[in-house]
Amino acid sequence: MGEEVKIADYPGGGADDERVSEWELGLPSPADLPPLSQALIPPELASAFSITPEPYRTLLDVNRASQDTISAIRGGASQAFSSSNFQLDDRATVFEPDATAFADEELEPDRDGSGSDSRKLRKIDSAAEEADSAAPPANDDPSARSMKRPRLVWTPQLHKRFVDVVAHLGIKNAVPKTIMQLMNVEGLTRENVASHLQKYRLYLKRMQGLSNEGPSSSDQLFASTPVPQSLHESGGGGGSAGHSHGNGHLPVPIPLPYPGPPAMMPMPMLGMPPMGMAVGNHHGFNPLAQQRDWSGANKFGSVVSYPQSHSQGVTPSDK
DNA sequence: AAGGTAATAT
DNA sequence: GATATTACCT
Repeated sequence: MGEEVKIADYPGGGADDERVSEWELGLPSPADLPPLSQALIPPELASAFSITPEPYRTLLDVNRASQDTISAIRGGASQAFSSSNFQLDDRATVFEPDATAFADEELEPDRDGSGSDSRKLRKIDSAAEEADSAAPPANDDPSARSMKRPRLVWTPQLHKRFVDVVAHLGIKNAVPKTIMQLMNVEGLTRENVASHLQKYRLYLKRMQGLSNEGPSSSDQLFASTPVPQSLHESGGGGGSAGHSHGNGHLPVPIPLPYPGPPAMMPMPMLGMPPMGMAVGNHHGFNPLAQQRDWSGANKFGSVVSYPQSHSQGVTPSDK
């Protein structure tokens, strides 16, 4: 029963080495900030406008949001995307949730003390996150409700993130829910992760059997991700605590830091001619916008045309 | 409710 | 046929 959510230190939280003092110049001091648990809108006002009070943000939420913000700041560069997917069947529209980072991203908490001298462009990520705890009683957005969500496409980036999280969690704690939370990919459901996890496990099993053979010709996705060797076991969340690995892996919680040293990883996709699937989805950093729609109109060229009104003001004001 | 696995759908 | 979703059971 000792399930306890621990918060690992993240840049700006516990360790000051990553702190950039310049950024804090114009910012209000912590004392000036209202408590997180304090509602910004008075109850009366909220009820008057039928605004459903958002559940309290936990420290974990803040943590995740911070990470996103940081990652967003570090690379404010955007990228050009070409979307070319259109599978307007009955219920299948390819799309992609947002995964942070684009090219390189290696979770290596412990590394040689080499100064990070080069920076790579990173993608922008959003910060707002849903923190639903209780089921919506009777008041829910009638617009984006009960719609079949499009088929999730596990891009290499997404998968990478998945693998990283799983690796850092340890095979024991790598359960769908936790993975989902740590991945911090908006729109990603537990089911999505569970499904992928299922496949991933099968893949690992298959690989162990043939420890001498390279990745099968199939499994393009899995093959692209070097299976971390940290997939063994690691107690922690369950009960016993306190094993320090001399390794560079974090014991229990996963901060998913963004590394400085760019690790160029070769991505041999030989024998794969122009694959016309350039996926990439991003929306500008807009903390105010409530995203939760991603159901009807996509940000892609392909849109699931619904005869109904596509309300919900999620402005995909991409730029 | 959440995890795991098998079946089913695309 | 691969890959993701859904159903089912635990």
